[in-house]
Amino acid sequence: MAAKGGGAQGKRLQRRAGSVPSMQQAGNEPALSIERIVATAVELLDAEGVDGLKMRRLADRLGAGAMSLYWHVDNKEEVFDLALDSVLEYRGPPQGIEAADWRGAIFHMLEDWRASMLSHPWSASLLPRRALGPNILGRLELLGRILSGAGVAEADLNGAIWSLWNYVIGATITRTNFDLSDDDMAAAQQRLAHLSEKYPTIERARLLLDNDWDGAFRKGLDFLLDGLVPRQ
Amino acid sequence: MAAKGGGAQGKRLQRRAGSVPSMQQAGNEPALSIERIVATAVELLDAEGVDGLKMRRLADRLGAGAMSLYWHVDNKEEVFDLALDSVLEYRGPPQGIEAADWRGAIFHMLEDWRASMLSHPWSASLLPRRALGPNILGRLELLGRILSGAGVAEADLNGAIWSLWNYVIGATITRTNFDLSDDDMAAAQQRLAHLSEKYPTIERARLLLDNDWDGAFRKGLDFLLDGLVPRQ
DNA sequence: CAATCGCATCGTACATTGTACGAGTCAATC
DNA sequence: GATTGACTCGTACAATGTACGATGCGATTG
Repeated sequence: MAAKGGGAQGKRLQRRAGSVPSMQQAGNEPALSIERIVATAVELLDAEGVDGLKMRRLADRLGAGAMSLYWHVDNKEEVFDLALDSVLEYRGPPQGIEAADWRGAIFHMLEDWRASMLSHPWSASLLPRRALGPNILGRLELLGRILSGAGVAEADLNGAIWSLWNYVIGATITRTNFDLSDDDMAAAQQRLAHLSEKYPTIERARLLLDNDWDGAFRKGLDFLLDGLVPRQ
Repeated sequence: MAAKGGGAQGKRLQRRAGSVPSMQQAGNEPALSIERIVATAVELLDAEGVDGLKMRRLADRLGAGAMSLYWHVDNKEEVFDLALDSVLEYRGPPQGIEAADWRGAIFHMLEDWRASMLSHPWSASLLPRRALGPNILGRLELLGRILSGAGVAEADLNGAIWSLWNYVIGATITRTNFDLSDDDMAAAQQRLAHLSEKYPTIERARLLLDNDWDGAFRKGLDFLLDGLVPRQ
């Protein structure tokens, strides 16, 4: 259900090299293209959230008719897939990091990953139902390469990759889930207070309110790495 | 957006103590109730997945009219919330575990959690957008209590709770995401093979295919716990 | 130049689905 | 018997994804 066919759909072959890239509306909108569609979808998702993405609205923003999108895209699902993956592109570590610093490299990539998703909160809620796009795969590949280079045995590699991935995914989803609505959160903690007898510990710890998410993320990541790739 | 009002909606007060619990259709369906609605919703979700839950279909299964549900429930969202939380009830550790064995207690609870979600795969994809129900809160409370008892400092408690929660959530979501469709997975790895030059590491590791999910889960959890609550 | 073709756009129409509204039923209470 | 309140449900509507077919336009071919 999650994975797409991925084969050739018969239409939408890459634009032939020689063809003219002109073709504009009488107005002045640039021509439709998957890139433009995806970019606009991301904008819309940022602005209106997952439920705000409607094909008609997306088309409006593009200055196109609703059905025009379907020449470039099979269905709405694919728009989600593409938007998600597009937001997860990784541009690599900054120059400051030396090649030998595998721990720094992993940290940077995973924190960047988390940051990317946090700045597009809808991405977290999409993740569970989406397939692996090239950017996600690229990150996994990079992760595997670094870990492998850091001395993780071949047999432990998959487990290590998934553990890290899991941790990042979970942390991000939780965070977006609880960050989106400060007032809602307060309301929830309010309800908790009302049930103090049932949840004294998390009530006392103000679990839903006081949280150094970033610090907790880094700390847990540290512990995981220590386990997966013992410091020499 | 995620949290519900939770106040009194004016209708749906708990059934008065003295009232008669009869009220059956001319047929023989037992009367509607939130419990029955939620239970049936879970059945439907198990059978048809997230997209398979339609109010009409749910009503059909209950032998009721579609609109009858709306007396017990505000909207479809609430059905999701209730179904999710209902699936996450925790019945506590088996008798075998002694009170002193905090590590065993945590392991049991978290593995049970993961198992519950895996046996209702839709729950993982719902989690990101749902509020905290009593059962989820109960688990968080228990987690906090155990960790606290195990010697985690008050200041580190929230971080520890969230790290564990994150890990479980992430592991579960990933797992359901990749488990649902063996053939899809094979297809994905196939596509990968085609792109061997781009993803040699994960291709070689057969990241998408060969995986001891359960083992990897336990291992990562071990490492996390070692960090969060050092073995004495 | 005319005919043809493939890419690309879009208007119309329809099926599906959540749910607002208000009428209807039945038992308990006054 | 009248009233009330808990509960059920049929009808209707708005929103939305998308199937289908018409249309335009540039390039190619005759």
